[in-house]
Amino acid sequence: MPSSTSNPPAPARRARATGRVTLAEVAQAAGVSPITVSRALRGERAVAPELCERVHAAATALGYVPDPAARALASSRSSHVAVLIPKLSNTLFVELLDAVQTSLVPAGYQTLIGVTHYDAGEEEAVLRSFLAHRPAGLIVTGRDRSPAAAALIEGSGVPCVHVMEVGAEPGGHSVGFSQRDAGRAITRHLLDGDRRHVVYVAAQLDPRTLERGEGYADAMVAAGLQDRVHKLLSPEPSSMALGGALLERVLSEVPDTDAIFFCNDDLAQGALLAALRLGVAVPGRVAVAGFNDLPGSDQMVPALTTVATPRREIGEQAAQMLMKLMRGQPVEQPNLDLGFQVVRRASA
Amino acid sequence: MPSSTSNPPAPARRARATGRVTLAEVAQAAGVSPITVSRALRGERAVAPELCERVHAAATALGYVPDPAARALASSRSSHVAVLIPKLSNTLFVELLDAVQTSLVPAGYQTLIGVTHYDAGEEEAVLRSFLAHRPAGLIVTGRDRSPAAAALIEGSGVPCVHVMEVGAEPGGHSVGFSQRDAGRAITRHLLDGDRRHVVYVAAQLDPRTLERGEGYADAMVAAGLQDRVHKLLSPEPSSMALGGALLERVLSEVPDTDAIFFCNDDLAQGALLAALRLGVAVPGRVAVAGFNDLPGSDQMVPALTTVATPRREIGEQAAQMLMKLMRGQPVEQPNLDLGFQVVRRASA
DNA sequence: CTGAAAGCGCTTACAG
DNA sequence: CTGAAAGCGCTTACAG
Repeated sequence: MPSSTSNPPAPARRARATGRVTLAEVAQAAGVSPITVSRALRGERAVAPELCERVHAAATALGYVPDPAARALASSRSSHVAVLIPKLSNTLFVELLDAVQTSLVPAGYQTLIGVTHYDAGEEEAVLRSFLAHRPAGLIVTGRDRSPAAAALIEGSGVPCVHVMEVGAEPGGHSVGFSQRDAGRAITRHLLDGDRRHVVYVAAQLDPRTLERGEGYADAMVAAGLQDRVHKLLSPEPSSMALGGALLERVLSEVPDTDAIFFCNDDLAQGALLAALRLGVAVPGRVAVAGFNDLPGSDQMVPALTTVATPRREIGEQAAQMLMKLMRGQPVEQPNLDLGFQVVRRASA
Repeated sequence: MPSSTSNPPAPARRARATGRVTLAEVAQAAGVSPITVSRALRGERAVAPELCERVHAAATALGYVPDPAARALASSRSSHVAVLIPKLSNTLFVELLDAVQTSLVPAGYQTLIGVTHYDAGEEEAVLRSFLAHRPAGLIVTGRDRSPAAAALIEGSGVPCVHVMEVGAEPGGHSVGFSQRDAGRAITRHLLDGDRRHVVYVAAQLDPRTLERGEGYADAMVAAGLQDRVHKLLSPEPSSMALGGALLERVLSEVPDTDAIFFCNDDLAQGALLAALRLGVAVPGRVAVAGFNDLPGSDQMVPALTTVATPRREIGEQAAQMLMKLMRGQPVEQPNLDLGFQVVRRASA
């Protein structure tokens, strides 16, 4: 029974100590006040170098670890950064997440993952629950969301960076690349290879997929092929098996097709394997191009021509930008375009 | 200068309100004390049905959302569950994570992801930082870790479930399957197909990979082929490209090889594609088997024979078990073996 | 079954 | 540059 004063028969106090070393103990050991410890450890405001040293020494000696919950409660801001992605089954988003995490964790932030399943309602629910945790920052996929979700973000006042697309939304922050330009570029590559009957095949019709389709149409029109614009859009989730099925469908429904631009590499990989099974020569009979340059695309037979997208760099840069926002530092380039790269391999 | 008594001309109070609806406001609205609200909302201890209803009505009307930070501070237990996995680049772990998350989020828990990169030091560091967040629970991959890491878990008193392997460690909790039995089963399948020169090829030599190798050796010995036990172990990270390279190496170094058991489907998929490029007939010249049944294995040419592992069920069951532990409920089966399935396809 | 008091471990807002 | 006081929003531990 610890006593708060030094009177001998101290009354029994309600003990609720958690056993962890507290700021107060560090302060006592260093011979300063708790606030000074708080400031010295956070490196905030000027603290006399000498005191600063003493505090750090005491903290290290005692093995002090700040309590995130206490911090969050007192400052009304946690060390969490919530990251919203559509799906964990798409390698693209996992790599993005990995990059964000790798950048944020060493800086003392914890990543909270929210999976929205491409669903506006789920996104709202996830956002609502995350916002209750008073995150220090937010990273969300894309610019397109329900008004309610947008209002939640806006109203929370939590710094937010949008990833995967670029767009100069006033006051907004984003890191990505132009999906439309990328769709145009890979289509142009197919046209440059003297293909004329190019079909765009897409699944999981999110806004980015549709933008790539716009780019495809741009390129077709620019080549005078406006009459040949042909999009096969499937709302199903993307998969290799679906890619194979869609290849078959295109070849039977539009037999004169001589090139296909798949909106994602998993579809394209599936198409390549189906072509192998069916004896369809690629690129002889039909050229195939994908998007994203996912793992395995370089191993396909033939190797898949695709667009390499910088999701790791996007994750890193978004994390850097967000850290500046969270610290109240200025961001010189609020809409960062990281570009893309057409990767010419054997399939197209 | 705030007054602690009720003297009329109240001095301006230091405002630090965060704008959120608090428990106290709900209590006032419902005409009960804050503790009653707390109890009614958590469903803990008996609260008169009538009061309970009034509280819920008031909470809903005001749009009350409990503050996780305040909760964590007061109860010294957060709503976080930390999940430690080796790598995000392995689909296996992402699916595990997805399943855990899907089970835990609806119950009000937040998942914190820790990536250890198969490194004991990183695991310790991640554990240390997570434990500071006072997680309600822990899910870790495998049973094998540094004594320091094990001590951190043990000493924290945080409920912990080990996944992917099974083993009756006294007092421990686990959900998984026998990696060794699975390795034995797929090898036996190859032997049943009249293969005799079966080689085990592995990369990213974690404990589970090595156990599969033990199972392989078991089966070889049981078939009287102890002289033919041949393992090619590469410490490199697993990838499709590596699988192709290892296939070439095996065929040139051990030309009489008639079957290969790859420790993971990504290696096996890469090997299958390399075989296609090299003109090596599968299964004619060499049979190929993988492990895990990852996405795409069923699409390969030929389709990959492999072992389907129940990582989603493992994730779900681990989450269920952990929730029981976190609530102090009894767990009837502390070491859950979910088994595996040999999937016979065309490659072996 | 209900509540008044204290406290979790920090930081904010003032003051000097 | 440093600190005493108050408070963030909950829950624990007692008491009735």
